[in-house]
Amino acid sequence: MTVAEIRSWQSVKEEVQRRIQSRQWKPGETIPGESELAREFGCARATVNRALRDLAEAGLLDRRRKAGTRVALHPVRKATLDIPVIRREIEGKGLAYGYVLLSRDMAVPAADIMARLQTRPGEAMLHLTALHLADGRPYVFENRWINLTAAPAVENADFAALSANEWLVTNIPFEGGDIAFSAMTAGPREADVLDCRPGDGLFVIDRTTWSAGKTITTVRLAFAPGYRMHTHF
Amino acid sequence: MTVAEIRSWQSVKEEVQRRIQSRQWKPGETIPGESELAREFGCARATVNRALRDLAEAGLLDRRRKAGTRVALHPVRKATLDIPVIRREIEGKGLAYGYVLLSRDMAVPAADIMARLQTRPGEAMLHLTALHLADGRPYVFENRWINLTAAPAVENADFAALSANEWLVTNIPFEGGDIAFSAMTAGPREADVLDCRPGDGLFVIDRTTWSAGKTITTVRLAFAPGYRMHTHF
DNA sequence: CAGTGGTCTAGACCACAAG
DNA sequence: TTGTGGTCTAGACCACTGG
Repeated sequence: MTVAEIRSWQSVKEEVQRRIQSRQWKPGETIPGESELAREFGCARATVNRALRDLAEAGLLDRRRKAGTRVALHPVRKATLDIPVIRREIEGKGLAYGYVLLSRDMAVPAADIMARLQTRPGEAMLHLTALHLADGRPYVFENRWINLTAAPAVENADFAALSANEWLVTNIPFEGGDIAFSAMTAGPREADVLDCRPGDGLFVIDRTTWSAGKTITTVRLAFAPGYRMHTHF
Repeated sequence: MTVAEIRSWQSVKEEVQRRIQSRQWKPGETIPGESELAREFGCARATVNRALRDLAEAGLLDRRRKAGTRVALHPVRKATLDIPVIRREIEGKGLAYGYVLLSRDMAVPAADIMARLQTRPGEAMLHLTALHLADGRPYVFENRWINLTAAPAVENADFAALSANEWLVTNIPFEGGDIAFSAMTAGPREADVLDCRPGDGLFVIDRTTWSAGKTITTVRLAFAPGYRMHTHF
């Protein structure tokens, strides 16, 4: 006897997943073509396509024209991370959000920052440091450089009340960016600001965003000890 | 005059993105319905649907039946991370992979580990520690617990040559898992194994995988200083 | 209850790459 | 060259949810 009714693309997806897990279709093996599966499941090829495309995006299948669809040999799992505005991340946890602007000045950034911002050597940029608080306790230390050439309106923004994070998101449209996750050792500065001890390991996010070919801002977020970024696959 | 030719779902996606970026459609605003856009672009509604669905997944749009499609107020950017097998990650960087099994024993895990593995109190689990090397230098320290109830075959596996990471991926089908990223401060043990100094900040990945309702394994990966996990959006 | 997105279909053509 | 996935269409019905 055959399986019950497989009509929706989600049920096709589940059935295919089941066959992969049960090793009915083994890693590296080519599975039947879309048309054949459509016939077997009694649905349209587009439905099968939608399901298989989904599994390919998840890393479970490798698909190539003419070559067909294979079960991934090394299932490179894809995990999607949500990168919300910090205020919303904190409020989403049910905590009270707080924000303090620590410094604001124009300065010529260090070489590595200049490289990330792709600016001319010696060009001064807007430099901000700030602290985000959750229930009054230090949550993350923000160290940001903003390219005024790409976002001139920033000069008139008042970052005392609204964080640059939020101001930029709502005022400067951006296309894309890079993110890197790493760790650093807290120095005196971070220890002081984040109310931890020098030498503590801190979780760090470096993010650079751009639009229309211009780099807008680059920021380093150093989180207080205990911070965890969580997701699943 | 109107835009050139918009036929593919990708060009629809680009055009919609353009209108969002140019603030022609502002954050929070409801954009025209699928049918109307299909008419405007001269394509089928399914094509528009594919484009808008893609943008909604990326976090740029909020879509709800009956309510319509709105430009996201707070664009929660989604970044997808690739989680490859460590050997492949290292080899992918063009470095020589090395692996050393440091310890293997049966033990009763600490309370937090037991909670993650969802096992009975006092039940012994397989405990492994290992070091992965890149070009002969310490790359990541692996501290793993395996639930023998969920994967009895593990007992006969020889982890001296093949890492548990790889053995499990190829031998135990798993459905999903949780991942958490954080930082820790290197203690004497980590400093010794990773050839760094105690007090160094280390990037940490905690991962727990399960299948068929059973938790299979939980692992903590502590990376040597300097490690960065990179992605983009 | 009515409008919008979500999905499915049957068929067609296209684009890429393996043999 | 030719088979396989990638995409588009026109139309239909469904499902959720706002008013």
